[in-house]
Amino acid sequence: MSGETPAYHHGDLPTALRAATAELIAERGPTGFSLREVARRAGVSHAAPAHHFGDSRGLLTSVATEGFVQLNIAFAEAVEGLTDPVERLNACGKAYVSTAVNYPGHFGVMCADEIINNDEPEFVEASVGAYLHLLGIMADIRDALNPELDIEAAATMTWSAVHGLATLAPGLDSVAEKTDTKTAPLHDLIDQFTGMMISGFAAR
Amino acid sequence: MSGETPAYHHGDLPTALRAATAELIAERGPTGFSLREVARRAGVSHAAPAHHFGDSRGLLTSVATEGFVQLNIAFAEAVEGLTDPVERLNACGKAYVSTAVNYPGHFGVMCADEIINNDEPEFVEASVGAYLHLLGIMADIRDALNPELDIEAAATMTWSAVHGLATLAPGLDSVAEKTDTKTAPLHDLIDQFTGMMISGFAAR
DNA sequence: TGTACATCAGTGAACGCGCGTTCACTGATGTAC
DNA sequence: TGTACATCAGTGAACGCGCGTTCACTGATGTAC
Repeated sequence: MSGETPAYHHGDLPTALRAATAELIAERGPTGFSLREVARRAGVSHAAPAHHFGDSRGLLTSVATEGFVQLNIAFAEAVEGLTDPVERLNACGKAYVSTAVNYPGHFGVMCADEIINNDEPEFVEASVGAYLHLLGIMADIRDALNPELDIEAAATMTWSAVHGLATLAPGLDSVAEKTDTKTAPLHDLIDQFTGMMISGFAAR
Repeated sequence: MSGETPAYHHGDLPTALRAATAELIAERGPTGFSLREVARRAGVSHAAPAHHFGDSRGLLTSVATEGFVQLNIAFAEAVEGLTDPVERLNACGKAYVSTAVNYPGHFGVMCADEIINNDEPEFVEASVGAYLHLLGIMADIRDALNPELDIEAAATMTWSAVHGLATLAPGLDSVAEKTDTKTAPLHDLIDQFTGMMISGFAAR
């Protein structure tokens, strides 16, 4: 009656496969991904994924897209109720890093252009959407603080900076050990970071 | 008499293998790497690399190490003759991005902890050396501008920011196309970037 | 409510392939005397 | 200078393996009447 015996039909296999993929990549990096291992983890025959994603690039692209969708959700939640553009930028910076930390498997694949179909419409929509969100905030900052702000440059810099932080975050402790230094909590770094970016944008 | 017929002994196979590896990874990313393809490109039997690097992780680690060595050289050249710590930080930021852009294959592997032996002594020495170089500059900046500067945090932020810029640099144009925006030249971005970081460090 | 049939989701066997690693080998180089 | 021998660098055949993809299939679900 309950879910004791596994049903022939899975229920929501696409979701399960994306989850297994993200988990696998989080563990072993993109290099460690294989379609068969993903199927194994999802408890399903290795031919099953083809029914939903075509080939392995299709599955990876779907995971990358899900990552960007998740990022957009995180952005939306982060800015909710905030009117001050500076606060909104700060909140989005944190949301970005949090998303990267919470979804390391997705994050590892979102910018891996060699292994996904980065011209697939859904992927383009989600990834461009995230960028445009940031650009919108920058435009508000320009209007509020400094009419001469180059918002594309500012967006690129902010994205890069936060992306770097998100990328290196997992390794920070290991470097700290080797050099006998202590690392500040990630949250504080982001605060300082966006603080500096913003005074930089305002100053010009 | 000249190098018409390929000699049985290569001359400097380790170097040739590292070069082939970097080229391959630059083309196809870490996912596209294979020992046999590297041997093929170096014009050598696929069993040859084992004599010099043991296994494929050994080769990749060697490439990553070479990348950090190259980075240290670039740092040293960049700061040559510069006494002002602010100028030195700026120069190193540019050197970092330049190295990433000039050695994309090396760069793609330097932080890929899952596929290299990141506790190999030579690798540790080179990578930690680069970090300590940055930390040294930060200490100078602290002494010159702001005695309360948290140099570890500052170094982490700077490294992250520049790393993000270096990582995303190749993709910037593609995003710009999709969103119909123009991108500022990379060099200008770095200038604005380090400028902001430094005023941020000085301000506190 | 019941039956027939189409559609959909997952199976498991089969394929061919490129891979990393091993191993006995051979060709070239360097060194001892 | 010449010879013997050790060492080193690269070969090519062989191995077993996990992979992605394909294909005819079967089990489950949904729908028309």
